This record gives sequence, structure tokens and C-alpha cells, in this order.
Amino acid sequence: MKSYKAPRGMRDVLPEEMPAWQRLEATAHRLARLFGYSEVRPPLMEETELFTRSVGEVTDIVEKEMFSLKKGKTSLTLRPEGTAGVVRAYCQAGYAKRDPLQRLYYCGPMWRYERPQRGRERMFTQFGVECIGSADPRLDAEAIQLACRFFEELGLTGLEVRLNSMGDGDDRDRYRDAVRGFFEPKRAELCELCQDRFERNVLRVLDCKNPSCQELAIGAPVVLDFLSEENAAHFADVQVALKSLGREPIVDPGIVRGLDYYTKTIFEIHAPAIGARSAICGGGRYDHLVRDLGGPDVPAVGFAIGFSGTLIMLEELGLMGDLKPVAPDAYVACLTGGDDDAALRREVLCVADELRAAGVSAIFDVDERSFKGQMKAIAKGGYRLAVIVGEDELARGVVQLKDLGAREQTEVPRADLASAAKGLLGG
RNA sequence: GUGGGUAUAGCUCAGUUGGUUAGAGCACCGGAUUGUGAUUCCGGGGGUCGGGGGUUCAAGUCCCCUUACCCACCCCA
Repeated sequence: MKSYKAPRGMRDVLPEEMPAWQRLEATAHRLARLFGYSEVRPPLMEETELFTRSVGEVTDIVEKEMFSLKKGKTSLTLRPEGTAGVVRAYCQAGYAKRDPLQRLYYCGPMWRYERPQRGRERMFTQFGVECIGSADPRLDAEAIQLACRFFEELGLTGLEVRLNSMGDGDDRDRYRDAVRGFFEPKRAELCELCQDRFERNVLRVLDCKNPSCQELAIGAPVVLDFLSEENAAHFADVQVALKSLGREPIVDPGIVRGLDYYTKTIFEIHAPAIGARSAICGGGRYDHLVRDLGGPDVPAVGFAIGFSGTLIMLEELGLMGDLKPVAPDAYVACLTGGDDDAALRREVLCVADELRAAGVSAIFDVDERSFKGQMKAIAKGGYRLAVIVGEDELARGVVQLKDLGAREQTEVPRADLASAAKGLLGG
């Protein structure tokens, strides 16, 4: 018989791991709402073209990482990132006319066809926010603050905010030309990869880790020198705003985001390195994306945080705590071995159902285990109450109700069980 | 996509230069006066050694292919 496995790079989140995931999700929802952001849930698939338009034709995501499927004439793609769908939803809902400033957030799965590695999966979860409708630098700072708060709420400290500005369209084009002009004479000396980068996205040459390329990059133009007065002022305002929030961003002209739509502010949040990567959050401003996707010309800023990297980091820093799945309140044990086990087995089902109806979560024994075995299982299971039903109790219309924490057991009439159980739990 | 490593019980791993019915710890199940949670002791179930092919009298062990995971690149959350 063939056995089946989850698709490559995709994994099950089992109940054992769920508390950790739910903690991240709860933190994301709570913080986003605290900052006035509203949840939005676009479809998990969009027209392929939406991504090629927004993310950019020559990005790795579009060139080789999209999960796409074709039905008839339409090509759909599982979202490789969240911004495109949110922006599309913003446009489609017509917010620009009725209520242009929207603070939106999402949390859910994304897909990219990449070679899996620790902290990098083909299906992964991101929490992201998008503030659409204003270019106010305070909103850039707000987004960064929100991201930092997320990590801090989870207990991560020593975070590093790296900040840069890409300028706006014109600035960026002039800068790119300058960098191209700078490397043109040295082109042959660049590493093989950078030769390719020179063609595809020359700014990435600045980011190369190859020592000889770094050597060649010394004296290269700095993007910040190319900013218009207005964009430089915006960048300065973002920094001032962050400092007034108590943040100490590091201006790093080397960070270059992989998606084409970014303008002006871009940032990454780094934590103590895990494996190959340390950036656990990336984001920035994208003032023209809404327009480029056919909407009104409104500016926006946002970020995305990956859950797997965050979880790995929490784990390695020992910040997971002792999270365990929550057990039901009560376990209804069945003492079989008498004359009418069938009646007993029906009885435990009914007892559990009565508890549930009263708001006490409960499960009943279905294993053919010894009573001692059941008691062991109950002890390990983390239940607070045990209800024990045997032949004798059934005949007398009572049950044994045991408070597992206090190790005290009392006999209660069936009719009083639910209220007695609630009393023990509530008290 | 490139380079390297790993794959033996549910989990963590032993397995000697190829040589009998493949082991341990933990976990699981049962028992130790027939209806009560710990510890201890005793016993038990469970693996076609990732999958496929090859070499050999003989393969968990050697060779090839394949799949998955891990690490480093690329890139990125």
C-alpha cells in the first residue's frame, strides 16, 4: 500500500504545535486591532497577471516561484505574498472614493515554489498590514512600530530595524543609472552571479556577499544622495517619528527589497541570526502600486512577517514557554466488566452530552482499557474533572465526580452533575 | 536552480572489516488482592532498516537511481 506524504515543502501543523501558532495569530489580531487595523481576507488565489504586474516581471517570485493553474482561459495563482490581493480588494471595494484611508491587515497562507529549507517552506504563513491612502511619514513609523511590538509581545528583544529609502520613480531610475554607470567599467571583474545581476537588477550587486564584489562596490553611489528634496525630507521625517517612538533605526543603504513595487521607505527587522537568515520582517512604502493595478493614485505602506521564522526564533531563544493543547474539562470514565456494559457505554455518552450542554467540555472513554489504565490516562491528559460511572452508580442513579487537582471524590446524583461540575470548575 | 549531508520502532539514536530470528532509551499497552492517578518491579505489542534496482553464497552495512528532510548558496517571510 502506498503511503502519502504532505507535498514537498508543506507540512501539517498538528494539535501539539497549535498553541504556539494560535499565540502568534492571537498576538497579530490583537495588535493589529490595537493599532486600528481591520482584517481583510482576499481569496487565496488571484489572476496570475495581478502578481506579475505588482511584484514585477523580472523578480524571482514571478519568474520561478509561482504555483499557477489554468482552467480554460484563466490562469490563477496561489498568492505568493499578501499585498497584491489586499490592494486589489481595496480598489474593487471602491474605498478610494468613500473612505480612502484604510488600515488593513491579513494573516494566512502564502505559496512559493522554492527549494525548502528550515524556515522556508513552499506553503508558509504571513501576518501583514497595509495602510493605504496616505503618504504621511508617521504611518511608515506606525507600521514599523507595529511590527516591532509584535515581536516584543512575543518576548523577542534585541531587534534591529534597518531602514533605507529607494526614493520615488525618478530618484530610483536616476540612481539605478548611476549604479549601472559605476559598475559598467568593472563589469568583467564581477562574480558570475553579479554579471547576471547587472543585467537583471543592478542594485543587487551592492548586496553581494562576495568579498571581491564588495571591494568593487566601494565608492558606489549611495541611494540617499539621489533623493529629491521632498523624498529626503520624507525619509528624515520617518526617522524622526521612529526616534520619538523610542526606536533607533539603523540606516542601511544596502538593503534592497526583492519586489518591484517599493518606493521611498523600505525596512527590515532583524533578530539574532537563525540559520541562513535573520530578517523576520520586511516591508516598505509602495506609493504607486494602487495606481499601477488600475486603482486611484494613492500611496501606501506595509509589511509582512513570516510565522515560521518567528516560531523558530522563539524556540531557539527558549521563549515558547510551556504551551500545551488545552484538554477538555472533564473525562467520563466507564467501568465495564459487569452484566450490562452496553447500558454503561450508552450512559457515559449521555453523561458527556449533558456536561457539554451545560458548557463543560467533556469526552468519554472509548478504549477497552483497564480502569487503572483509564486513571493513568486521565492523570496525563490534563483534565480537571473525572466522572466515573460503574454498574453500581448506574443502578443508583448517581456518578462519582472527582476533582483531579484536589484528588477529592464525591458522589453526586445524576441530576446534579452538571451544576456540581460547573461549581468545581468555576470555584 | 547549484553544491554538500542525512534517512533504522511513534520519538532520540546504536548496529563493529557485509555473516543467524535488527537493538537500547523514552513513549505506548498489560500485570503486581478482582473499582482509582506517583515511584518501582515484571511482562508485552510495534520496524518489508525511506522507496526501487544492482553486486554477492549472504546487504541495514557496498554501488546506482529516486523521494523526503537538513545545511550552505540563489532569493526571501
